[in-house]
Amino acid sequence: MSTQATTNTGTADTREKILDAAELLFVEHGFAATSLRAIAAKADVNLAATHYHFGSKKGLLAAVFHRRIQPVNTLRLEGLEKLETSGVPMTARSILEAFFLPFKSADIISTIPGLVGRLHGEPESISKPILEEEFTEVTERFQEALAMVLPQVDRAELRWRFHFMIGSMIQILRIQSPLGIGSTQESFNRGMERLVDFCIAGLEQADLGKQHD
Amino acid sequence: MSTQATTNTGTADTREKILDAAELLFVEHGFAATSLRAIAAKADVNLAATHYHFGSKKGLLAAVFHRRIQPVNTLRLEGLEKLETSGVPMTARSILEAFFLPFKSADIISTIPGLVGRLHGEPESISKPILEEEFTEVTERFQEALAMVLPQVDRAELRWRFHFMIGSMIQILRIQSPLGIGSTQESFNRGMERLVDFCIAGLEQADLGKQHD
DNA sequence: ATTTCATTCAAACGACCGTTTGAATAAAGT
DNA sequence: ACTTTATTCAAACGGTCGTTTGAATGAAAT
Repeated sequence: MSTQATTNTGTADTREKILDAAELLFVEHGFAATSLRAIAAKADVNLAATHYHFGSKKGLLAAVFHRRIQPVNTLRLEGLEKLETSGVPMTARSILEAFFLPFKSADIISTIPGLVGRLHGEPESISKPILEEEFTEVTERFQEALAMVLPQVDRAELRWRFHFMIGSMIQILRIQSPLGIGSTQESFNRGMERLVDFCIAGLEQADLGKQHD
Repeated sequence: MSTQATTNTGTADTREKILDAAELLFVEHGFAATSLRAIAAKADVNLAATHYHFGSKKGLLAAVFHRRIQPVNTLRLEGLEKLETSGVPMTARSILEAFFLPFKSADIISTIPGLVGRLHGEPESISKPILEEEFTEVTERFQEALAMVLPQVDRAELRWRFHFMIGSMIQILRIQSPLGIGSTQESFNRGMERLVDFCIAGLEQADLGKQHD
């Protein structure tokens, strides 16, 4: 019922406790509907600690997101690097697997999908700076790799299709997000594989049965 | 600077003025970050009018959304009905066009994309009741129609792919949303056509080049 | 032992929130 | 003319918000 925490002197890491609590609450209720007081209470730390460690509420969100997405992006870029230097020719499938499969690894799966899905749904004033900071490099690198294996698709067209792919990804991350209700690790992995298949088809587009205009 | 409006007696329709103002602010800032005071100020009506006409903030959001999406859903169902009774065999393309093209008609295009995109990004406690109310029927009818023309895709698989399709749609609606910056009516329409092509490919999945496990 | 510096703490700051109230006002019905 | 009903209004209700302050506390450095 009360707001304050029992004196908290160096037990575990205050920073990490705040990040853990904020992560769960942001995913569940969104940024605007989550108060720093609720975060501090859940983390069992003093309210002022949130500003001391993160400067502001937006700063906290950025830190929450960066902690989780940075390892994923590293895995993505490492995977792509490996593809490019291995000698075996790249395919749309191998590129997409390098892009999506890092979501499957690590034991953090429970929060990442919801976190990514949630951030994309936030107003631009909140999401845009973070999304640009975290995703610009990865997006450009993978879009270029896809352009290599899909020479028949011009760049403007590829950019559209890449957007559709990201949208499909966000949707599946959002739906499979609350790990523990109906979604298991296996159902999540299955969804990721379906996602890869769907996007390959959409990116390549067999161009059968079209009758434009 | 002040909150109140110059006496407002029966000028135009108060209800509509509130809906118009709320729509713009919800799209721009999201539900939680938009205050009823800001809505009342923008609509130039008294604060209490929002509760008088809509009962609560959530009720207002539901009304805002219903006003825009109901005509779209009507066009969708009419289009599907016409396909089913016309005699000419349905295709994935004709079904998807009946589903997506209503976004292109009407002169309300400016707000609808952002509205749909925004609502999907809101926390479940806000979005779920509205999305279920507005989309359950349309989703089921179109999913069944697709099942007819894609007999080779089993129903569980089709449900996955339908989700991916919705995700692609949301993404393009979100990106093309602030009509007037870089997005024109033509670029929006072009995006819609690309969306249809992408989703047809994903739904049908030529099944070429797969090497699953 | 004393200074230094990072961290935690309770308390408060001013602002804004959704909602309610009850009187004032207008329009319609009789 | 009077009553009824629907709408608008200013003002306030009790709470919650992000952020700031300045003292207390602890460990490390000298």
